Amino acid sequence: MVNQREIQAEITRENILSAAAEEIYRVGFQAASIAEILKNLGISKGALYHHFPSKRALGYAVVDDIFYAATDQVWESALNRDDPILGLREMLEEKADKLEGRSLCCGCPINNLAQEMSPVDEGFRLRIEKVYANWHRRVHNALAGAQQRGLMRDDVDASEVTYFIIACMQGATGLAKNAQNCDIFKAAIKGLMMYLDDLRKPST
Amino acid sequence: MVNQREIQAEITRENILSAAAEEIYRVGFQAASIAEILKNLGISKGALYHHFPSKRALGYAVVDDIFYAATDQVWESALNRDDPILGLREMLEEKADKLEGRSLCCGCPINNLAQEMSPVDEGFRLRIEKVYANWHRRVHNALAGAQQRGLMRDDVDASEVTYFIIACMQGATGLAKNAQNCDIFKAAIKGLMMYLDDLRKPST
DNA sequence: TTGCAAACCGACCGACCGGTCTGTATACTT
DNA sequence: AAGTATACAGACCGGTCGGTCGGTTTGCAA
Repeated sequence: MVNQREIQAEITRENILSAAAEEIYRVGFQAASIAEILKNLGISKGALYHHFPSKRALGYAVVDDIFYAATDQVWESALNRDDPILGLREMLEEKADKLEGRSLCCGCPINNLAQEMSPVDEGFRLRIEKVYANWHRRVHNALAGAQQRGLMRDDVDASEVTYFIIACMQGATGLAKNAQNCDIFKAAIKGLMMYLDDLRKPST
Repeated sequence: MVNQREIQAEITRENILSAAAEEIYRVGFQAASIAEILKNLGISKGALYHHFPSKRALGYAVVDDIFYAATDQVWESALNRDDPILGLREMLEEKADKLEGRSLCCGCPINNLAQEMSPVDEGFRLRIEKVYANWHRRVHNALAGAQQRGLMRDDVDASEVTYFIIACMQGATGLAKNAQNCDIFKAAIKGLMMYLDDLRKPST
């Protein structure tokens, strides 16, 4: 990464990755067309296969380099609050308002890929599992911290609560995506809100 | 449906439908191969295209005739109880125990198809929406009945609760599918159990 | 300045895709 | 018994797929 040439090559690689991520997000991995990606980028097939040995390897790199990083940031600000439960609540409300266009009708990239590829390709499954593990770890840490600080009931398992929250989010996003109607998301998420409120009250 | 020939034709049609449903469940619609379906059935391409004008029409028929009917029955016994909330609880526990093999690693057929096809093909989306609408209607009716009978808090909207329950189920199934670990399902579903219990207590 | 390898181009490949079409066997009508 | 339409068989079609490979450009080291 010192030469002008290596820098340009890296830019090309990143362009391919983001174009591939886009295409995979739109139509899924199996239906994603190499030719379509190349057409959108205006580069040749040789360029792509210079950077990636196969379509599968490209897909793996998209998960590792794009999707992992993307999901790594979304919840950051919500969880870094003094009260992470309140942070989650506000994030959900904001998300419900902003759910439109692509994020509404295409849903969550990592969920899409998980549903499509995890039964079919172990490599994908393991990489997606890493993304989920990281996601779970972040939320779990925040909730465990909240428990320690007395902001959350301690008669519940923070790890299980985390799985539950993630599942609700994914499920609600999926329902709204199919209905192409963000009101469905709002309706489903109200239950999660109620649950979160219930987590706040001490169990005494 | 009176002739021997028409009866045989109907059998063939149903065989094609179930084989197609199987293949679609395994790898998704777009990746489902007509040739693979034919190979599994041991029939010719002419037979398939005699009964269905196109792959897409076959997919539509699978949703209408197979998936709709399948989801139509699963929740039936749980909701027909005197106390549907209790019925849901027990169904969830049973489901958590029986989640293995195909239903674990392939998840929910209708959710898979929804995530894959609803952004890509409006015909699929509308048909899947019908399945969800039917599902929602059944649960909603049961919960509204429970509210009338005083078995459930009436300060919550039964329709929204229904969306929430469905979303949780789908999300938990999806998480477990990716992890190929039914413990994840159990962990996530505990939150839903707690929520259901919370629905039982009157809000006074 | 020259040699060279990295970066990229694009024609080409075989495999497989969904779909068509002609042929045929036969249950049913008349 | 003859005729016919239905149900199915399977060779074949154009197109697209992921992937390959020889050729060309070009930044850079020697």
